[in-house]
Amino acid sequence: MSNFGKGCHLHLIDGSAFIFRAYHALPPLTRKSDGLPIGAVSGFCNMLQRYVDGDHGPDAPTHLAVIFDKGSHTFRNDLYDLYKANREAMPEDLRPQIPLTRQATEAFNIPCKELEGYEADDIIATLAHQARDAGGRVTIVSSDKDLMQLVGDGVEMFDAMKNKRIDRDGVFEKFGVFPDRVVDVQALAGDSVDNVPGAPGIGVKTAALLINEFGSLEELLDRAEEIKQPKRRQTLIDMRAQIELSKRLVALDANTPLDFTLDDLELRDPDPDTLLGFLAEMEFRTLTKRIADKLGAEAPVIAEKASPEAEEAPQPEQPPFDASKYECVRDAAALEKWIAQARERGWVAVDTETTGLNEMTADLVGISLAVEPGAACYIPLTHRDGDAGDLFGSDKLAEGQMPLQEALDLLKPVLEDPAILKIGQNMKYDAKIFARYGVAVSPIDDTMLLSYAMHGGLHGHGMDTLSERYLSHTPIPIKPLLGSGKSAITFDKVPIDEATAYAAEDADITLRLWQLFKPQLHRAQVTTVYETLERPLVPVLAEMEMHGVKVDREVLSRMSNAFAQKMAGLEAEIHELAGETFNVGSPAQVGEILFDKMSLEGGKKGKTGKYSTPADVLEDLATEHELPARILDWRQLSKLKSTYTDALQTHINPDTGRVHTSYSITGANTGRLASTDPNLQNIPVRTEEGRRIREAFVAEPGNVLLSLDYSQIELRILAHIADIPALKQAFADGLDIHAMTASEMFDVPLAEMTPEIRRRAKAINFGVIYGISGFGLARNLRIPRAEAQEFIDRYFERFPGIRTYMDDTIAFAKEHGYVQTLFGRRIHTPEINAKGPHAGFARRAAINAPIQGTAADVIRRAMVRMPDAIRDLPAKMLLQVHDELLFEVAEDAVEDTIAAARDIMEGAADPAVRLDVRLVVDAGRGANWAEAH
DNA sequence: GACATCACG
DNA sequence: GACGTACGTGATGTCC
Repeated sequence: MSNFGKGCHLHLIDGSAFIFRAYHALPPLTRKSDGLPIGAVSGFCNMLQRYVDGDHGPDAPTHLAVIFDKGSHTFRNDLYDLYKANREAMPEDLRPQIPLTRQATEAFNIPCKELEGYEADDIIATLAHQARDAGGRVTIVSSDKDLMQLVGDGVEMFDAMKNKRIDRDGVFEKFGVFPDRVVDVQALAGDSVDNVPGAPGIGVKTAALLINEFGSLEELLDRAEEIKQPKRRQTLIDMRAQIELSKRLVALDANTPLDFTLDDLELRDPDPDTLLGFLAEMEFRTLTKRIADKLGAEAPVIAEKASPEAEEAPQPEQPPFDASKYECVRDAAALEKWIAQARERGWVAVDTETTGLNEMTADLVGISLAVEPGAACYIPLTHRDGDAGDLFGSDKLAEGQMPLQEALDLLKPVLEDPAILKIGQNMKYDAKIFARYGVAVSPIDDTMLLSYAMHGGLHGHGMDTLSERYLSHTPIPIKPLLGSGKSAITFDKVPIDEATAYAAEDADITLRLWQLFKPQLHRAQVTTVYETLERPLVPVLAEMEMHGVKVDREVLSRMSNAFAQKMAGLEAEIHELAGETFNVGSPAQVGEILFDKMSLEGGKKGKTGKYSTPADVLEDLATEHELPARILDWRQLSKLKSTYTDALQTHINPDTGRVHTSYSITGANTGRLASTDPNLQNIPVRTEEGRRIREAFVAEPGNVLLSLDYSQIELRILAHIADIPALKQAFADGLDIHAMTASEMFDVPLAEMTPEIRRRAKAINFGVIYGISGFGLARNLRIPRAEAQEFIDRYFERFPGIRTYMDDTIAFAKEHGYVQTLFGRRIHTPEINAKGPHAGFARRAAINAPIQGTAADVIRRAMVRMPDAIRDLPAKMLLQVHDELLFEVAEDAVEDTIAAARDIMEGAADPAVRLDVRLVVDAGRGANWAEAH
């Protein structure tokens, strides 16, 4: 027998709406004692408290509940697998706060309701119907338009943001129809936020017009032939199924199976101890006091200082590593159990095993998963029987493996599920492998990137390093499994039991590292860096790398031959001049010829006791002697041939005809990317002969290469960071910055500037960025040290902000052990307090890192935003070379692409950082990279 | 595998 | 007063 009836007023709070509003309305607060993010929880509690204690007049609640979503998979996903598929992953600092909002609700003694497989909206619909049918009234606290279909007959909504009630007329204002036809309008108009398709080209306005004309969606679809506009008529006829599906998606289910009744939701007072205990635990000082006053209870004491125990976040007991506990998954039933575990938790560590290190050519051999420390498995897929001596048997799949496709079909929904976080170590690798098998892994977390964000500059971020350092565990080495040299085998030949121990352990380690690192991200104050500069770069780089750049083998091959001929001629000449034959490629032999045999000056021996013969030494000798000049010529050609025209050809992928570099996100301490296999960030450009190698980098027919590069980005950033008015003004006026510096330093009017004076100023400008020293500048400019020092002194005199910046930066590094970029990236400087020459290196690196690092952050931000900006253009981003982005674009879209990409690049710092100096991007285009640059 | 050298920003 | 010194990378060839 229910007590709920006439005179009762049920208030239903949409919990998710409260959480998101609280999250976005407040800065990212953290709990003082341990850095736990609690901003959203704080806002949520405040909103809840204000709502409960607020004056609702005649609409005061007699019954109250907060309704939450549960799980990501609902019956709507079964209807339409793309439902809510484009929803962005939950911000990482919000995720841990979700369970806390449930706890908060319970602490307030408010019923907290959720139901697996249903959205909060369905529960709200069910309760609203029940309450209305019982003769009571209902207030739904939300402004979500999806709930508007419920309004009417005593059911109203309340927009807590605008403090406004929404009734039937309010719904009509929004939709142009009354609540009973809202789903019809939504079915037609669709919803981009939830990915409800609707009818293309029809929005809310048109939809309302049609529904009002025909009376209902069903009527409209049945009589679609009568519509006058031909395009609209055709859409409705063609898209009927999609529209009907959309209606099923937007219609709320008012018959959810609830295990409680309206009576359970009766308003009740909170228990002071429970509520105050929770608030104190969250360390909400103001709110705790306010509520304690209201309840007439004493506010519990909240420690002011972070407790030392809390600083050293106690790690829960970890099971030891035990390879025998890892499961080898050999059939679908076993795999499904692991998948269920991943779904239950909302996360899973993933690692792939393949036949090689090149993601473009390596084949998938197996997959390992981990869900908890110690709970890991390996799924062998394409291991081969490696029976020695049996040439035919070696290609046969080993027994006891599930079919590759079956495993992928089972895993794909998990790997692509926006509600399940996929954790990996260097996920770009695994994501690229999976991409080749049609699986788009998302969302991801990456322990390598977590470490980079938190420990950049302290140590490497490979799994072995991290495992040893943070888990005190040495991973099973791969070497004994694969062997080395000629007898090395690929992973598919490794026996499955050995592979299981190795592979599952990798996933286990990754999961443990993630559980250790993830909560520390906030305490290290690098969450934003990780979330905006590291993690989102993974899919962007993966796409660039997979797309590759077209390289014309013919061009390289011709150049190789030409170089070989020239080198042969030079070599003969060199031997002639030396009076003997020797290996020109051996610096040791060159040194002996020059400094012993010919007794030339300037022979310095390195630590190996051999002469050093770098280019600058040979250049000095070359003014007087023929031999060193020819050796330099030979070396240049040798470099170009071996590193570029020869090696580059071997990197052309036979399937794509393109070269696919790999970018290392964590390779450089400053935040720069590094390019390997091959390195496409050091293709020659400074000499004419070298630059011609860029002619081999070409666009597909009908396309051009487009290069956009930041002009003087590091000097602009220096002007901003060190706050140099003269430099800022020069950039604002669009002056030649080196000429301006020269004019300022040497008192030469711009009109009388000579190339030599400008060259010196340029060297000083760069020297400043590198942590200038008199010695270094002297060597660079080939001038006496005293003179170089004079220049530097004058520079500091004219631009005193530079000195201050350098001193402040070093002081900061000494105090904190790191320096940071304008975007908050931290670069640790462990050697800064060292004694001896180490300290000098560390000081200069510390001065350089914020400048180089900020520039690196800027282009990272541009790259992360670029795919969206050029989405609708026939353009692809191919390469990044520190301050340059290279695109391949259809000829007729060049101007549009320049406009869009330049916009992103020049505005890349905004809105996180307001630079005093604007960023300028130059553009070039051509049939090849030489022309475009 | 260390070292020297040199390609780039 | 001496010590050493421009910042950040990766690939190649020699030599042990």
